Order: sequence, then structure tokens, then C-alpha cells
Amino acid sequence: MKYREETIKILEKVTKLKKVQIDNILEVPPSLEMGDFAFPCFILSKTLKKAPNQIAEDLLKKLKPTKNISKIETKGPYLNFFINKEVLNKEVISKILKEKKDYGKSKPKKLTVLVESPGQNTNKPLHVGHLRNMLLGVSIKNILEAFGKEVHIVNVINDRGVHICKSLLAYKMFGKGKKPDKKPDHFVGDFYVKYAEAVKKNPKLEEEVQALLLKWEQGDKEVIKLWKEMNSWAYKGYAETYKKLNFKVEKAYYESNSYKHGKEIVLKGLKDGKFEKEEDGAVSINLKKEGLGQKVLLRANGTAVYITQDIYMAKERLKDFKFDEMIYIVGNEQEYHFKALFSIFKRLGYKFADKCYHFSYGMVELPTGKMKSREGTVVDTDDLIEEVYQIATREVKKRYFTLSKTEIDKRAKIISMGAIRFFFVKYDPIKNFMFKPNESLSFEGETGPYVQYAHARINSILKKCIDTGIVDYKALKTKDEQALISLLAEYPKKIEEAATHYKPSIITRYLLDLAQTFNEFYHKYQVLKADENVKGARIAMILAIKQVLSNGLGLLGIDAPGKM
RNA sequence: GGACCUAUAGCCUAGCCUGGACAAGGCGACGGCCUUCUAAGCCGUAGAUCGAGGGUUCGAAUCCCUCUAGGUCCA
Repeated sequence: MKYREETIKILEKVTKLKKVQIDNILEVPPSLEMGDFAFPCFILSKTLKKAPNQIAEDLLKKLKPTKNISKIETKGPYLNFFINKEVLNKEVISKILKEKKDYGKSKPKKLTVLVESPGQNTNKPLHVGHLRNMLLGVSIKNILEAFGKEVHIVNVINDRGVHICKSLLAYKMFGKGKKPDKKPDHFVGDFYVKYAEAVKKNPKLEEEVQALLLKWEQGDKEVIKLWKEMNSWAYKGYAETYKKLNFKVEKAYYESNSYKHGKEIVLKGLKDGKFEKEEDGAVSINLKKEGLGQKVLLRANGTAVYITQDIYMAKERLKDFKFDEMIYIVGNEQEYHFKALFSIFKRLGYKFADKCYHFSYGMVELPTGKMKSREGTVVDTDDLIEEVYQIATREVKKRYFTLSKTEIDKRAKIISMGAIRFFFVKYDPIKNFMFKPNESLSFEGETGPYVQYAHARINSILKKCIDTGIVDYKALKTKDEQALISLLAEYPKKIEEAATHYKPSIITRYLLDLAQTFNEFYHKYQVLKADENVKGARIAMILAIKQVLSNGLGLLGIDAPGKM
């Protein structure tokens, strides 16, 4: 950023500090009236043996404004620098209007990133925990793409094992060959709940599940056939939900294909002396140096454990995508698992070992406690989408009762999805949050619809005027307009921050700031009825705001409506 | 027994990486603003020992140590 560099240059001459030192302490003041950059004079007070306030005054006398830095003043111990607004206004607004959808994007970096999401089990439908996972997943994908990386979403599907056999058994007991009479993944999930109920009364069912698992492993024709059928129902259901969410997985990796693999890798590691043989015959790795203890990789009976499959799968993915980075979007309860996995990668000498990142996110909790699929105490993704859509429909009708049905439907869809998507990514990912079905999804305050509304309002103004394209940039001089332009200028940096910290919440926070600042401006000033030169400038400015709101919402997969 | 994460107004959060000028929003409460570009909005009032204690520093919500509470994982 040239303004900052110029300020540093100016300071370099008079303070005799090095560029890096100045860069380290030069900050942005808490409010715009205090300027664009501030140099705190405290650190000079020791060497100069003067009060910081006095130093600021002395330095000011030696300084002269430049074309870009048009004003310098002191405020107590701070030396404050002001950017020439006319230059800044023009630069920011014209850049946005020229680059349009590409404003904020970085140049391609020639790096391929894999994002793993959401990793469901095929015995139940997707609940709001998966929803958080998927929405974080697509947001991360979009943000990284905007940052210049190539991103592919892959999935790991846990389609086998004890839990799957539980729904199989329940279907055999209660299903009686019935075909799905509701959304098929919900149909499958019901049997998982039924099993949990049945096993309470009859604990012996656990043995039957184990027997079924054994049959599955032996490739029993009848069991495999039913397993395939029930899984196909689950997939059909997921596909519907994915579609509603516009969620696309490029390649799915199935546990049933990989659970026997990884063994060769472990045995080779054992031969190379990287792993150890236990007394009982199991193979393990000593991760005590890393503080992770002894980790079993191959059971005494020779079967693979979860982590073994993950090693295998990572190699498969490398073959398929030649990725440079891999991001696992998985809940925080698996933090230990991934620490161990990445350490093993390292021991095995895999180059991608330090390019793996566990995107750990907190649990979605309910007022009634933890979500448990087997007890049916979950908030289902499909139900939630439908419910919020119904509320949005009512809200639209309440305001515009003459609208056609299709228009109401269209708006309600955009608004309800905006509310859901925004809500699930607006918290710092690491934090657990409480989901209160009746309170959490509002359309007011810090929500997706709030941002969408600002966009719709701008659109509405723009429809009532002709953009002459003649802009007098110095006409934008109120502090509200300056605040808006500073925010617009920050957008590319926000993408970079969100991409390097893997935090979509940085984008939601930014959009709320921008929308809010715009709303304040909107209430205080007129666009259409302003003086001609001011009007032209404001039109250009709100066009730019509209563009950035739309771009930012786009990163979260949210539509920016023209009308609301 | 060991490790990790979290703690900011009644409630939900931002700020912590990279220390700096009165700790910023939202919900809820109370009071205002639609004959002016969309009131899903705006303005105002009340509301904070930044979990506790210590340390580093000219300066700590932010860095370091100890403790407490909640959550999670490993054995």
C-alpha cells in the first residue's frame, strides 16, 4: 500500500529509525478523524529524554505534507497522518468500478488446495453440525480461490462399520422390504434411531450387529445387497440437500474402499524402522517426542485403524489432485487425531506433511444439550432450510402483499438462504455455539439479510437515476463517505486475512461493517437530491459499495438481491 | 495421570496472531424517527472489576506464569 510506504518514508528521515521499526509501530488510529496513520512517539522518549508529546511537536515542525499525504498533525503523543482524500477516493472507486467482480481478488498463485468436507456417516441425514461444516467448507473454498489458489472439495464417506450395521439390522427387523416413503436419507436415519430404542430393551442386539458386520466383511451377498441399497438411499437424500445448498463435492472417497488399505504402508514403515512392533503383534508409532504418546496403526489381528486409512487416503488424493495443501474440515473433538496423523506424515517423510491443516471447528450445541443422532435429538439440515424458508415467505408477504407468488418465493429463498449461510459462518470457527431453533435465525441485526438489505437499497436508488460517469471525487468529503471509502479500500486485505487465517468470519464481520456504515450514510444524506457534482460522486460511490457487498456475499455463497 | 480449546455488559459476539489514544457491534430493555432514494432501517439512554491473581512493559482484553470454571481428546 503506497500511502503507508510514503508515510514511513517521511518518518524515516526525521526519526532516524529504520523502515522496519517504523513499519512495526505505525498504526491505524481508532477513528478516522484522527487520520489514516498514527505514529506513537513513546519509544523515542527514552533515547531523546523528552516527553512523547514534546517529541511529537518537534517532529511535526520538521515535516511537510506531500501530494498523497496532505495533512500531518499531533494529538498528544501521536503524530497523525492524513491521506489526500481526493486521490484516495478516485483510486478506490475507479478501481472497483473497473474490476467489478474481480475487485479484491489476487493473482493466481499456482497452488492447489484440497478441502475435505463434510465427512458424514451414511446411516443418518445431515444435521446442523454437518451444515456448519459444509458452509465453512464452501466459504473457505471461495475465499481461497479469491486469494488466487485452485481449490477442490473432496469428501470422505464413512459408509461401513458398526454404526452402519445398526441401521441395517433395524431395517431387517422393522423395515420389511419397505421402500423410502420420505426423503430417503431421513428414511435410513429413522432405522438408526429405531435400533437405539430396540437395543435398550434387548441388549443382545449388539451381538447381532457384530455378526452382521462380520457377514459384511466376508462379502455375504444378501447383506451387501441391502447395504448397497440403503447407502444409495442415503446418497440420494444427500444429493437433494447438496443441491439446495449449492454444495458440490468433486470427488468422494469411501471408507469401504480404503479400510483394508494402508496396511502396506504401515508394514513398510515397520521394515524401515519408523514404527515398532508391540508384544501382542500390533504395530505402533512412538509419538512421545511430539507429546502424543504411543499410537497404534495396525491392530494385533492385522486390521487397519482409522488413522491408517487416512494415511492411505492422503496418498490417493495426492495421486488424484497433486495438491499442495490439504485442509481437513473436521470438528474439534478430532484434534488429537490430526496432530497424530500429521506427525506420522512427517515421520514417513511425506512432503505435504506441513502443508496439511486441520480446520477445527466447534460443536453446534442445542439448548437441550448435545446433538445425538441415535436419540433423534438433532436439528436436521433439511428441516431447518424449510422452516427458515417458511418464515421468510411470511416476512415477504407481510411487507409486499401484492407480489406474485413466484416473486415471493424467489425472494424468500434468497433471504432464507442468506440468513442461514451467514449465521453458520459468522462465529469464530473454533468456538462452540448454541443453536436456538427459534431465536438464532433472525433477519434483523447482524444477519445475512441485513447485508442483503443494504444491497437492495442501493440498487433501488440506482434504478432511479442515470449514471453520467462524470465524477467529482473531491465532492465526497463527509466523514461518513470517508469511512465508506476506507472500508472499500480494505476489502482486498480482508480477503487475504480471511484466507491466511482460514476465517470466513472476517468476511461476515467486514460486510456487517460496510452495510452498517452505508445505512448510517443513507439516513443522513441524500443521493438523488444532492447537488449535481455531489450526486455524481455519490452514485459512483454507492455503485462501488454495491459491488463490494455483492462480491463479499458471493464469497459466502449468498445471493445479493436487487429487491427485498 | 497427560494434552488441547474456550472465558469480554442480562444474552450473543468482535478485538488477542502483530501491545498504544474513551474496549466496538448485535439481541433484549427503555425513549425517539416513515408526506424525502425500501423502517428487514436509523438515532438516543441504561448496561463491562475484559474469569481471578501475579509478571514483563512508558503502556496489557492482547505477551508470559499460576489458578478457577466449562468443553474436548489421549492413556
